[in-house]
Amino acid sequence: MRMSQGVEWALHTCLNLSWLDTPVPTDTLAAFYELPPAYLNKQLQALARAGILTSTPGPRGGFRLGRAAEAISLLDVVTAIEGAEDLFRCDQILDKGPGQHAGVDYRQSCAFAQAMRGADLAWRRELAGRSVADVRAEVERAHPESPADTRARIAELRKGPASR
Amino acid sequence: MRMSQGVEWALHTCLNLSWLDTPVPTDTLAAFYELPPAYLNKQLQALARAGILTSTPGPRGGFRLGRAAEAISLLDVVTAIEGAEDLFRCDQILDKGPGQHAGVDYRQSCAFAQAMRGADLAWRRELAGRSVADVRAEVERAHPESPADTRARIAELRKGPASR
DNA sequence: GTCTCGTTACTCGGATATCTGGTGTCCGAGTTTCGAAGG
DNA sequence: CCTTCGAAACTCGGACACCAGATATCCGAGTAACGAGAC
Repeated sequence: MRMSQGVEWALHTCLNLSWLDTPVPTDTLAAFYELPPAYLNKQLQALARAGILTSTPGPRGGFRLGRAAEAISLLDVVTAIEGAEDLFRCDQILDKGPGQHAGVDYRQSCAFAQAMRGADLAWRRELAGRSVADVRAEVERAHPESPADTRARIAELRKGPASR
Repeated sequence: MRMSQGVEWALHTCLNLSWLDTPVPTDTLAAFYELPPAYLNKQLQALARAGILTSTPGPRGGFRLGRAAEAISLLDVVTAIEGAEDLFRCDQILDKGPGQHAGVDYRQSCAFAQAMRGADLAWRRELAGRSVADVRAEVERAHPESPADTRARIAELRKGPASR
């Protein structure tokens, strides 16, 4: 049940993009963390479909943040990558058990499903309460050099790394 | 990232067993919800390894609750089936980014990992706060006939169903 | 009638196939850029 | 010098292989129950 690693890639990439103002191509973003470019591109496409990123084709194109970092919650990113389905899936096996089942939706009435849904909502509430901007603020407080370092590294990777 | 359906099977099976006092074999428990017997057995083995169930071999054997229903939380069941790993996995891709990484454990220091861990804990706290006994009480209030129905159905399935 | 013992049947438990979804890769469609040619 | 046009290079986007984990199954090890036989 572990989460796709694409979530980690997406979160850090969004943070990096929040320090930049120009579009950055997939290859550059992938080289930043030595990730497989084509697969990262797949994840970024999902973010773009969710409106978190905006993509521009052609030379000098790439991805940039689709809206302010304050308006991007961790839940938005998780949902974009993993989908909006609940963690617990209720296949309504009670249908096969004893008792009457006249059109009952056990996803709503089953006590287990309700409890699991409650835990699910608690998880989502936590994720919705933290934005990429919040995390950015924490990072900048702990490591003030991060924005400049990131911008420098991106610029270096853009024009072809000399150390290769 | 959806949860294994074995969790749903395990929860309902634990509830049913809480209404019984004698061991019930896998085949009977599987027939109750028309589940694949061998695969359900695999899940029950996991519960037994976690101490939630106790298994007794031989004739008149089977599975019974390993401890009181009040002492079995939903988190216990989920952990037994899905494992104790966090929902969010941090592969520490920051190691490949700019800056110094002298033996830093990003699972602890990365702001994203911290936030995700917080949401994870909120989820687990909710699950740990509900026991199988709590759910049993809700079910008995809404459907007082459930315990008797379950016992009757189990007894019927035990000695070979006549309706087959 | 009671005890002993062997057989039997039943149960769990782990080792073994199959299949869906996550992982990884590739090539084509579209667009911007740049430069050259013409006015 | 300015405008126009065309070719080229770059980027995203979705379609195509590959692999791990979940799903599903089977058979053997071990054990309790039961019945027959002896005392």
